[in-house]
Amino acid sequence: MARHLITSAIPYINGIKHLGNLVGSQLPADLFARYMRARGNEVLFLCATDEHGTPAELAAAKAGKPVADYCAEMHHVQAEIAKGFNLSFDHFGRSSSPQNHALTQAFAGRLADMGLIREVVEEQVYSNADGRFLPDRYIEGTCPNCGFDSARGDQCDNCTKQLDPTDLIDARSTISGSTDLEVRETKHLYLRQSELKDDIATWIGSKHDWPLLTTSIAKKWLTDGDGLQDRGITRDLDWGIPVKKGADDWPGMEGKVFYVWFDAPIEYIASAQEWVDAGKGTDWERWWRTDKGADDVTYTQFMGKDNVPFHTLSFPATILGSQEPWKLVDYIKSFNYLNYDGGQFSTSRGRGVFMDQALDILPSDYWRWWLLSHAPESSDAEFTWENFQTDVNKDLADVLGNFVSRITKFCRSKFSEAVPEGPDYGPAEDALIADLTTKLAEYETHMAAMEVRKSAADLRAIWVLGNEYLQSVAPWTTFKTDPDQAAMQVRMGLNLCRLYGVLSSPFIPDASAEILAAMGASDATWPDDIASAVTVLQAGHAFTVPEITFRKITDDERTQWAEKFAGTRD
RNA sequence: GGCGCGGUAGCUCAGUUGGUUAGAGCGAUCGACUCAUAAUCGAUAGGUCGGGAGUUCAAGUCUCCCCCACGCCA
Repeated sequence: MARHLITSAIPYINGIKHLGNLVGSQLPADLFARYMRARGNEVLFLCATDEHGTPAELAAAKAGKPVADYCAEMHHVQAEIAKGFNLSFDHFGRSSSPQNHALTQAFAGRLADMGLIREVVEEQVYSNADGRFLPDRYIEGTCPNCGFDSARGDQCDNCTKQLDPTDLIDARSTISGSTDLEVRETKHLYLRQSELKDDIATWIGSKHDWPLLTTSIAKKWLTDGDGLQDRGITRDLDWGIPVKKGADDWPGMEGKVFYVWFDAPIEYIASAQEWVDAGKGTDWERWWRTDKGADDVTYTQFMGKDNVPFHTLSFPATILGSQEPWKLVDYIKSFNYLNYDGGQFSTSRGRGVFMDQALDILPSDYWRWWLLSHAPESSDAEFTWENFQTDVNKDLADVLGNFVSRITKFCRSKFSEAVPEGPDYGPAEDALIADLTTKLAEYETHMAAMEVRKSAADLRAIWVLGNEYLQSVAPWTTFKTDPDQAAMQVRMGLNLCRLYGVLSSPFIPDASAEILAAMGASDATWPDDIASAVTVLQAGHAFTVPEITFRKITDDERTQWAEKFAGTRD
């Protein structure tokens, strides 16, 4: 039994995430966590909401609520939706937690002690009307280069020229529209990532088995231009973790907070502390401190490609720079983007399906299956309603659902709602067992390697073997001449249902539970060998014919949904 | 503009260190079966592997150039 620490990239607090976000981190992380638990490993699966920063403040203001209240509400909303998708977090924390405050301040203090923090006085734009410093992207004005009137403070979207906010003509705040802006000097702390460049490069260079997507992004940042740059870790904001050096005040940094990119990944650790403080665990250090039992932990992170730099460079810089025995990530599984019907999902334009909407129209297993079996592993992937409909109907309703339906109903009509007797398994059954054994081994190999799409294809192939078997032995024909033989064939079919309930649970936990319940199966442990796994349900064991496990998506629904989610959500 | 990931059957995608007739699922066509959610099973058709040049006995797989899509950065 091994120990696996698993984290999913933490979703930002301001709103409900879309299916592309879901399949990029939380869902595959859940698949892996469920599989590892099923195989008897000890698993700690953590996630959280990322709550600090300007977007959260603005979203709260728009909602007319104090930012702390807004975040608390949105955290609750996201937690409930996560439950709706059966995301099996051991804890779903908050980056605004007291634990993360203390831990982030402790890391900053430690990094300062190690000489890895430097103070920088820089000029930033202050908006008198808004009463705040404005991040570059919240400043707009006329481009001095091309005259475009909506150039942003960091770049002109029209001519792509890189800009400084002070370059803009008639600069204004995009928050209030005010032009009453001024440049003020402000002091910030920078993490000297450049000092850690070689350490990080060596570490990344040792990871030969990581996805190409992960290492190529990391190496690009390490080698591009002058290499890894120092990065500001503080901001002039109200909402965030106050800048402190451990428990002590940080002279000259009063009223400032840590920059969200610095405190967010530290929440991975803090979430484990929250897990303990919530009474759900007893010892977080044996997961995170290599000097306190975490040296045998395998740590795997899941994330979309946009998050790779933070996990391959920034967070490791924090960990390595501390020179404290924190657990470093062992494997980073990164994903490309899921596109929606020929374009991008768009949060601002409401284009595509968002997590709450998805659950409103179909049970989570439909989404889990489709998204995981089309996970954007090697390149960007494409969601279309046509594909979703045909794939879900074929895989879930026809191949799996109908298998359970046909065998249970046949048994009920020819025998009873109990496993029939019959002779021992014969050559056809031995052949089936051999095929299942081969396929299961492939499934397990791909699951352990986090090859999500291939795992889904393997699982589907295992379902198909059941239909092939029934088709070839044809118990409905056998029954006419040799009811006893038919009974044995049905017994095998019913045992396959139970087996499928067990093997499918990482992908489709609800349907798996329904199947297992219908089969009256108390044993849901992962099979050591197929031969014994298909004898678990013995003659006389009662079962019930389940309701339709997966209904089909109709053409009407498909066209209706395609229209509904085409854009502009209110 | 620089860089990155891609461009393989109608669709969604696999193709290990270059090596016999390029694979899967869906869709299509034909057939079998009738227990089942008009489900299932089998068979067949369908690709000059984005374009061009090169290296090699041999290239989807390596090198160079170009085109297209997407993304990141400046």
